[in-house]
Amino acid sequence: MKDLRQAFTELFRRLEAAYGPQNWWPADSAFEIVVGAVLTQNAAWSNVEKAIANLKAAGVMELKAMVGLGPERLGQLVRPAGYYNLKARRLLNLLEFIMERYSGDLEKMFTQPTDVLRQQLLEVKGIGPETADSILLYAGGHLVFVVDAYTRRVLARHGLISPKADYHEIQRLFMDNLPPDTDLYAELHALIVALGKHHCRPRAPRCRQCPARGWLGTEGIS
DNA sequence: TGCCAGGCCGGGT
DNA sequence: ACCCGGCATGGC
Repeated sequence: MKDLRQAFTELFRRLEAAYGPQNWWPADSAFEIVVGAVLTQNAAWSNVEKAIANLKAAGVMELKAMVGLGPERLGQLVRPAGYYNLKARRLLNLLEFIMERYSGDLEKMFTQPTDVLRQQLLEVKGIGPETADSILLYAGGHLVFVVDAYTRRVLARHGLISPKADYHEIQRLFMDNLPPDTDLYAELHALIVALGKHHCRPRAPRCRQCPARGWLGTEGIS
């Protein structure tokens, strides 16, 4: 097996060549990324876009406006994203935390050390590791690699991890073997999602056109 | 028509 | 420490 650093570099090159720049996270502001990170939990992004459009149309894509909404009203606006009662509550939990701990100042929040802020975010009910890391990386520019279901499937399919490897194990695998570059982290995560959509969905057959085929020299996988 | 999408929580073993 | 059901909409 090749050196992991080489392997990740090669994976990145192949995906970049196959899919091109992904330009993540699509949003007009850091706040919109924070909101989108909650709304996209186990949801199709096309549905999240509808919810975001509703929020903008209602003029509440702004912290102080949104945090003043009741859960019912917010729920109706984010309804297309699915689990709308749950997500309205989770959003309010997060926004209330930002109001109380950082006086509603996102920039101040992101000046915290990465591990400190990450811990604080994880204490908010409804914010798990992927949501916290998405906020840290894409909204705050912190150096954390985002792991999602696609990431696990891609690595498992290529024999690099067990399918039941836990979040932090997978995250460490990337962070121990990639140069410390937030733009690289952002782009590689986005590219892995692009790969997953075409080739690594749960029931997708193994496929010879997979751009990651042969990655690590494990010819024949994926 | 059923399966799936850029998770997370809470309760039961 | 795991395992599982619940949460919900829209697109193919």
